[in-house]
Amino acid sequence: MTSLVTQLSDILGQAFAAEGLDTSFGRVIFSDRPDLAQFQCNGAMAAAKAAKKNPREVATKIVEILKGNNIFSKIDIAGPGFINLTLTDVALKTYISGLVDHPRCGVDPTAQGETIVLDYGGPNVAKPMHVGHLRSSIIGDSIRRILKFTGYNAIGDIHMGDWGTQMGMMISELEILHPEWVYFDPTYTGDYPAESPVTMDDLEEIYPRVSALCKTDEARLEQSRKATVDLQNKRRGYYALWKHFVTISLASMKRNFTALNVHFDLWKGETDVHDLIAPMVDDLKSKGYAVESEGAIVVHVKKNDDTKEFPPLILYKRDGGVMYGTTDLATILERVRDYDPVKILYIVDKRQALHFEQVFRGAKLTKIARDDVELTHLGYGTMNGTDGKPFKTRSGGVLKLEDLIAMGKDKAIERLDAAKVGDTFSEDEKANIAMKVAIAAIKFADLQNNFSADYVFDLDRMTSFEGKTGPYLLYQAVRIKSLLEKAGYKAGGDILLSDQDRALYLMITELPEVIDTAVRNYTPHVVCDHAYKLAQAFSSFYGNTHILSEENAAQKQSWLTLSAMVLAQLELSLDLVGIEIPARM
RNA sequence: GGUCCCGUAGCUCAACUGGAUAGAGCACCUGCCUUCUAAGCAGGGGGUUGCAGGUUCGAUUCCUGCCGGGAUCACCA
Repeated sequence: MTSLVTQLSDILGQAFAAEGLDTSFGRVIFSDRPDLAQFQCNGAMAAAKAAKKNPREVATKIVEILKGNNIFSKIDIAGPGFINLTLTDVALKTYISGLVDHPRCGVDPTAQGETIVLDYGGPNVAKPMHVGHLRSSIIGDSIRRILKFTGYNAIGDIHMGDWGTQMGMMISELEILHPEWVYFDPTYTGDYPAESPVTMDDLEEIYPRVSALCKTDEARLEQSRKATVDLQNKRRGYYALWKHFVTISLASMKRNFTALNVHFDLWKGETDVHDLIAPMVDDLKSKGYAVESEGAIVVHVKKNDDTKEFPPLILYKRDGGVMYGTTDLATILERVRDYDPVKILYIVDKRQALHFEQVFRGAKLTKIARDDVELTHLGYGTMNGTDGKPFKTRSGGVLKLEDLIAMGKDKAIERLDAAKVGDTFSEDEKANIAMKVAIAAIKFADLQNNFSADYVFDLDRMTSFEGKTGPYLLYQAVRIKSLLEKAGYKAGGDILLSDQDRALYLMITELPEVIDTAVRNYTPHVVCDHAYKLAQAFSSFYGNTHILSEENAAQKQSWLTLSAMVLAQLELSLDLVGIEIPARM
């Protein structure tokens, strides 16, 4: 179904056209001044400027045309030329009635199955997932959900960091600690053990230690680089050891992402494109794109009109190793070849903006990606602590993701116990509710902000569960479920509009535009914002209107229908940001 | 130093891409649980949108210059 403001925009657009003005001036939006009108059109002022006319005169002419349309109960001109519109209840009711059973809450798909690849998550093999992975994962997953709902073939790819220097650090360290291991015997030709000689805990201990060491010890770093190159050349023992790293890391990642309700369609990593790199670079060399520079093989991506320094994209380092720019370029090659996407979106820390600019330029320059393939880096802000500096735990370390989730869950259980709502629930259900509350709190705290700005990560605020939080939204949704259940609600009956519920009905009609904005700008926070406003408006209505004791049966049924519609929108909106609602709480 | 981003209530953030009276939450104050879940609701105080200019009927939004903060500037990811 066509959204309400689209219908109104069409009507206004025709009125502008009748005056010889562009139909786009007819764009109608929800009113900024609900006290004056339900909708407004600001086009008369812009049209007047373009046509060098008086804005109020233009508005007057438009209004004259609109007067012939009986869906408006009130049309007037305010200020310099705002056209304020209010619908008759009959017209509003007609639209709302079509919304009641609509499976998508009135939002039609706008895409036709075009493929979009989303690159988010990016956990590293052999390193624990920490809160730094949170933003990429939940923002990326939400954008994927929104795009998919809009009709795109949205493919989420986790793009694991499984092939970089950190692998060389780990392997070389194990070789120093355990030179006798069969993995390090170059003459060994048999099979390697099926069981990993190290655990995730071992890896978690080794990485930060060696990483720090390599920063000060040039020789040790050299050793790591060497091991990295050997691994990338698939030295048998190294490769077997690396396989173990991947296996044990995957188990840990899957635990975290399942808990977070973050989904990936592809579990690929840097390794998956390794075999594409050599042929790709050879090809680029033969075409003259890739050239030798200071011992490295690079693509010069500086453009003539650049005023600033623009470093080249390095494909092969002096030591023959590849860099993440190389794998990112090869990954574009692979994605174009396998999926032919119209867009590839990268949800990665904004500090990597220059890197992506280099890679994107390289991809376009070398025709690895056609000009019409949109390559976009959706760079999110740094996660800071309440002191404004990059987030650290009280002891100065990184907070592991699973610890964060566990903290949220404990807090939620505390809350359930305090409110005594969970007393009659089974332990399983309580744990399930606590988990959903914790994830809702974590996700909503992040996703309600525009992701491009830096984000202050405040554990205390996040787990307070009061005010504008995920748990508030769950609470409102669950209250509606409970209400409908108590009422034994069954769909049907007429929609009755009244002064106490009209605003809520109007808010329900906003969803298509909300989602459209979210899709156009890749901004899940507008969906969060709408869900919150809707929940708040419902809560206000709920507080002022006692539904179950309403004696007028038709009115009661109408309010229940309204409640059901609000619930459906909350469920949809929250699903689009990856938040699940429990049956009760 | 070059380039880019940011600066909105005490704090954390919005503001439909140039619109009307800049909105929420937290914190603070006042009410509301013998009627549908108080993780709630109703109300109150709190703003020269960093500063100074400019464009415009109209600027938090666009332009210029300052001030303050951050990021980044080829062999790490």
